[in-house]
Amino acid sequence: MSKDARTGRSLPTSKDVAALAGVSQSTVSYVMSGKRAITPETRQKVEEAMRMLTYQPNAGARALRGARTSVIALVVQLGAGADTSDSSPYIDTIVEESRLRDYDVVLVTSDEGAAGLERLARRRVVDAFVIMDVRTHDSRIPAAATLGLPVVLFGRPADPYGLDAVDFDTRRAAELLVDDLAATGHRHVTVVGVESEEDARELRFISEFHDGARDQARRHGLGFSLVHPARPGWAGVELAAEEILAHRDQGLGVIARTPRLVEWLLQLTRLRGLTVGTDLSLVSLSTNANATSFHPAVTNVSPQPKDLSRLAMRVLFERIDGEHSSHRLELVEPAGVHRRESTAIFGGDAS
Amino acid sequence: MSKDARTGRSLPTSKDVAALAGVSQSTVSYVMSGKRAITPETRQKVEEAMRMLTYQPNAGARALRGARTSVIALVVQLGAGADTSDSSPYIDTIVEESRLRDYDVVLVTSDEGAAGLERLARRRVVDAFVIMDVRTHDSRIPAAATLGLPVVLFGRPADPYGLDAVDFDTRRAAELLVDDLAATGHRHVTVVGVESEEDARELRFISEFHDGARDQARRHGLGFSLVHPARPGWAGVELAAEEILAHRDQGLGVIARTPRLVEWLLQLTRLRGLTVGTDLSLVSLSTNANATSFHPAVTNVSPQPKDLSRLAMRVLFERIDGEHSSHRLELVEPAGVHRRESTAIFGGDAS
DNA sequence: ATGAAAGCGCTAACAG
DNA sequence: CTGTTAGCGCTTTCAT
Repeated sequence: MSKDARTGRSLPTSKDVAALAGVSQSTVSYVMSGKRAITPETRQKVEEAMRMLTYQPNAGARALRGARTSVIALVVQLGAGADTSDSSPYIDTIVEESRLRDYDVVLVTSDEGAAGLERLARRRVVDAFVIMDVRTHDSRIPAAATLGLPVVLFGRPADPYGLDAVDFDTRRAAELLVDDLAATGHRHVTVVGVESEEDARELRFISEFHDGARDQARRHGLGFSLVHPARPGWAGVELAAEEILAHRDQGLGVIARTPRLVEWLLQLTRLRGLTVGTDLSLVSLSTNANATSFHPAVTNVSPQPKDLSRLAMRVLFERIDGEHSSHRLELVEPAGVHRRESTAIFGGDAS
Repeated sequence: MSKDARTGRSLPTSKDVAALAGVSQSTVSYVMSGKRAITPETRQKVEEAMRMLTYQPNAGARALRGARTSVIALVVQLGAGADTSDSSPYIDTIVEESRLRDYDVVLVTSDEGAAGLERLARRRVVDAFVIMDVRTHDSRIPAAATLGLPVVLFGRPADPYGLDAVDFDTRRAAELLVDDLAATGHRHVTVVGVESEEDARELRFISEFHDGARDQARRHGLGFSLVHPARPGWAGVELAAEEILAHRDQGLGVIARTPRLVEWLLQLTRLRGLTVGTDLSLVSLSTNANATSFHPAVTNVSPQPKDLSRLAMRVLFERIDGEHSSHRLELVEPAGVHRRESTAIFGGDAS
């Protein structure tokens, strides 16, 4: 057995298993991989030996010899600059789905940039990449495309360089929210945008959300405003208060794209003495859990983080398993609007 | 050069570098490790060759041959069940500090449990473990202790089994918050606890926070209540409203341990027509960024996620580098109270 | 100051 | 159906 470098303790190898089971090392390997027929008896003996020794195959040796490392890289923006929506349900699901296929996940923070991707690929640390927070013009995309490894993008770059991408259909989500406001008799829709002009351009799920709302409001013949706060956080919402609430006497529905924004808008309306769900409506793109944690509970379309991550991993593992095809873009469609207390009924049919 | 399994493209090896530089493979290795003297000229040639080929050493081969994998495991609770405070600044810093030492980080979700740790250790995927969300009685601790690898815990188990641990001194944080309430003339302190009786017992940073506040209130001769909501989320706060606001006419200071709770308490006071910062105070354990995103800005002690993570990694890498010592417990001390608009002055000295 | 060679633990031909 | 063998790419003696 090999000596553990630090502790002097030793970990069993497949050779040890073979010796204990009275078979050759290759038989042990084939028992694990299932790549050739093994008589039940030998299989039994080998599996018993493995259990006795609590054997686990050395990952480095496998990676060196075999074709895969069984590790994928997850590139994500954790610190500052991340869009407000919480990335942990996405990450959680990505890890979960990876483990189902016996893959581990290494975490790469976005600020390592393209160099980080190259390092991981060239050192053969990973077999594939999941890149989150993809921007319309993102220098990591061309870099990732030259690595020759499977990649899946969360988001839609202007040029995907042939890489697979998944995204949530925020345009459709916005349409559904506007439809529901129209159905409940609202006459004006106001979307609260983002303080960063750059984000609004560079993050497709943001621009599509805005465009979807605008177009759908037009189709329904509703008034429409898109208000971009001039500053981040609560301060920006406060400064933009007049604009946001401008049409409050005309059957106003305010659309918030993130849970943070919902909080601030609830705060704002309370300060102004307005009652959400009566005087005006507040609807949002947020998970059901988030939507119901507010007071009042806020009408929402869920971005379905779990579904999106599952889809991404399905696409990625199909590539890893060698399925050949050209660039795919798969969108998760919203499941529907959950109408809650925050929606006022302005005399329209309340279907 | 070895052929890339998927693409047929090949990655350069140290042998290729050696050939191009006109030296032996071992010289290339020694140039990288610096473990023996090399003449400037050979070093130049080798480094030039590496650059030409954009050579990067194969991680699997290194791990197989050498003593370390250069990967650490980060065990964290991402999905449900996580305490409300956002773990991303911690994770971000852990990754950052690891990269500084040329280590990568694999993510393990807590629900893989002790088995996940064993797998990673026995397969030699990782050299060490960072375990977050450690509970007082946590089955992963004894399991981790038998792995024979360096481990650092975020949190304080009843029995650390000799493993190193770090934590933020929430007791001291609570004391500072109470001190500041006392200094501003408050007569009663109410801490809003957690809905889960189990969390209050099993998470030391919660129980210590509560105990610290209670003890310090006693020392200052202030009234004290610890209110445990009966339900999670806003609903729990709403149900406990009367208890929380019971002493509102006696110079009440409410202490919230998390940003979520701050939101809900601001919501509650607004609904009751109370003005935070005038009628009563609201103070919190939350980052400065969070504290100032509220309206009004909320007095806070920061849990210093970055400092705690840095400390943890310093402790861990000292172990990895073979430093020998017995169990260490290192606490990050709060930097002080940031008094903000949410603190009312009740005639005491407003130092 | 440098090279030659052995071998880490595994998988996949190639034999039987 | 199973065993023997040759490396994967690197680090590290052991020589010089």
